[in-house]
Amino acid sequence: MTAPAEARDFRAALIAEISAPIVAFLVEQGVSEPPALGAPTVEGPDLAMPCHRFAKALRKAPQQIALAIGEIAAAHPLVAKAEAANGFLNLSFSWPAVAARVVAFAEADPAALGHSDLLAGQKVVIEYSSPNTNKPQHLGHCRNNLLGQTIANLLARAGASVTRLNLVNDRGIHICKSMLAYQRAGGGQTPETAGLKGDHLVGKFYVEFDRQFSAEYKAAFPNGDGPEKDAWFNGDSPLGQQTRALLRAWEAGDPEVVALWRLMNGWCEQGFAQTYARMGVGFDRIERESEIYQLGKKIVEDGLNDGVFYKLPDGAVAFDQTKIGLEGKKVVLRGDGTSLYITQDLGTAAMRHDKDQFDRAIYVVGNEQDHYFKVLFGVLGELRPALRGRLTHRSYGMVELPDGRMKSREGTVVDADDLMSDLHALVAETSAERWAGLEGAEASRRAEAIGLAGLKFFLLKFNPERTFIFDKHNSIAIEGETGPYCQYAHARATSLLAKAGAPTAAPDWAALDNAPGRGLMTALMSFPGAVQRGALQLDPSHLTGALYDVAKAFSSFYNSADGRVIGAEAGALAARVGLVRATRKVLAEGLGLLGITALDEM
RNA sequence: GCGUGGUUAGCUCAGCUGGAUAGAGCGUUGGCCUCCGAAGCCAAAGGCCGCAGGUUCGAAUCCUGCACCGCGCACCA
Repeated sequence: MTAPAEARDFRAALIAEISAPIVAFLVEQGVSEPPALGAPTVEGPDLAMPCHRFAKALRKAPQQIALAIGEIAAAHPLVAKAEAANGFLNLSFSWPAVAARVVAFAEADPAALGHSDLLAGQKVVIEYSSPNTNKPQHLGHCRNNLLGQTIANLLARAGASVTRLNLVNDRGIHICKSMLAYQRAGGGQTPETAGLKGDHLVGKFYVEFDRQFSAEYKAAFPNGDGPEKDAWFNGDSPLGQQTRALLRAWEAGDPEVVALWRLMNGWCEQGFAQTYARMGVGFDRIERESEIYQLGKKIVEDGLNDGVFYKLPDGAVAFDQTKIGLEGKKVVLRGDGTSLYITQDLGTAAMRHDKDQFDRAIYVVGNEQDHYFKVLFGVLGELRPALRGRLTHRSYGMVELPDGRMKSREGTVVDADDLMSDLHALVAETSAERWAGLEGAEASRRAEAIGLAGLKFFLLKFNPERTFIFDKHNSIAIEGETGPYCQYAHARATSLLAKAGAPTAAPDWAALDNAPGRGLMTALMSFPGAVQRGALQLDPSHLTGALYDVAKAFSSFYNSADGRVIGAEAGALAARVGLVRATRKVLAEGLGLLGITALDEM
C-alpha cells in the first residue's frame, strides 16, 4: 500500500493515516494488499471498511474481524468512535480534531485547491478546437473548446507541463467552396461593409455555395434521377469542377487565388479570435494546416522505404491494417500524390513529437472519429514505436437540443456567438429588477459572467463520452446544479466574511461539529481528489461535481443555525470564519479551473 | 455484418473501479424571511439500475447472450 503524500490529497492522506495500523495488522495476519478505509454507503459513519473479504485468510467471521480492527482504529486521535456492524467496520471522525486540520489545510496548503505532483515532469500536448475556416463555430465547438481548455487546466494542476494546440483547418476543398461563392456573388463585401463578424461573413458564402450547388443539381436532374450529390460534385458538376480548379490553383500558388484565400481566412480567424476571447479559451500555439499539410508526404515516403507501407497499382500508398489487429487497408497517400487527412495527421504528429518532445499527446475530437483515431495511432505506432502508448483520443459525444439534433440543413445549428449573447441577454432580463440600481457597465459585466458560467458548467458537467441535451434556460438557472449556483455560493461567502470581520479569539473547533459543518468539511476534503481524478481521466465533470457539492454544502451551512457566524460566541465565530474562508477559497479556485468568473456580488 | 459508446426516478444525469436501505438536480407537493443577501434553505412522494443467465459471502458495477438508441467501419474531413 502506498500512502499518498499530504501534498496530494488531504482526504486520502487522512484515510491513509488512520488506515495504516489497521492495514499493518491485517498484513501481519496474512491478508495480502488490504485496501484502505473508504466512504461508507450508509448514514452515520465517516469511514468504513467491509471485512468479509478477510474472513477466509483470518479464518474468523467478518464481524469478529471488524471488532478486532475497530479496537486498533479507536486508538487514533482523529477517530471518535469505532463500531462493527454486519461485518463492516464503521468509524466516526473526532470532528473537532479533523476540523482544525481541514481548515488549516484549506487555508494554507495549495493541495487543498487540487495542486498535486501526480503528473510532475510530464510533457503533454493537447490539441483542441481545430476549426475549419469556412464557417463560424457552433455549440458543438463550444463543448470541444471548453473540454480542451479545462482538461489542460486540470493537467497543469496535476503538475504536467502542458502545451495547448489549435490546428486550424484552413485549406482544402471546403475552403474553396466559400471562396468560389464569394467570387461569384461576393460583390466585394467585407466584414465592415456587411456589418458581420468575419467568420460569419465567410460562413454566409459557404451556405451560398451549397444553395447554388443544390440549384445546379436540381436543374441538371429535374426528375431526381441523378447520381449521389457527392459523385456529381466530384464528377461533371460545373461548380464542382470550378471548386477543384480553385484548389489546384491554390496549391500551385496562383497569386490571385492565394490573395483571396488570405483575405477570407484572415476574416475567419479574426472572427474566431473574438469568439475564443469571449469564451476564455486560449492556446499556446496555433498550427495552420496550410503551413504543414505537406509534412506527411515525407513520413509516408520514409514509411514506404521502411516497409511499413506498400504501393497500390495506381501509385497510391497504403497501410495493411492487419498489422494492428484491424481488417483491410488504409490508404495514406492518394494515387495522384496528393495528401489525405491522415497524411497530414501522420506528419503533424511526427513534427510535434520532434518539436515538443512530449510524453503524451491528447486529441480532443468528437466520437464520430473514434475509429479513425484507432487507425491513426496504430499507424503512428508502426512508423514510430516511441509513440506507442503516448497518444490519447479524448473522445466526446455530441450536443443535442431539446427538440432534437442540430442540423445545418434545417437551420437548427446554434451559433456560438449568438448563444453567448443570448445567455447574456437572458440573465440580464431575469436580473433586471435586482440590478435596477446598478451602473449599466457593472450589470453587463455580471450578466456576461453569469451567462458564461451557465454555459461552461453545463457543457462540462456531463461525462465527456455522453451525448446530452443542452437546455439554455436550465443552464443559467441559479437553482440546481449550475455554474450560477456555484457563483452565488461564492458571492454569499464573500459578503458573509466582509460582515463578520476578523476573529478575536482562538477557534473553538467543536462549533463545527454538527451536521452542516461536517457536511461542508467533507465536501472540502473531497475536492482535491476530484481534481486529480479529473486530470487522470481527462474528465472535467469530476470537478463540476465536487464544486457543486461544496456550494451545496455551504448553502446548507450558512442557512442553518449551526452555521451562524455573526453574533456567535467568539471561539465559534473564529472557527466558522475559518471554515467559510476556506470554502470561499476552494469555490473561487474551482470556478477558476472551469474558466468561470468568481463574482463577489450578484 | 463488424467495431464502439449508451440504456439508472416523470425529465436531465451521478454512481470514485464489487459492499450494508441505489444518489443528485429539475419538475410535483408541503414548510422557512422581526434570522450574516429567499437568485437561498428544509421536508415528502417518486426506481424489478433495458432483458435473461453466470461468477461472488455480496453485482447498477465483472463475464456471456439478447433487445433497442447513437456513432463509425472512404484514395471525405
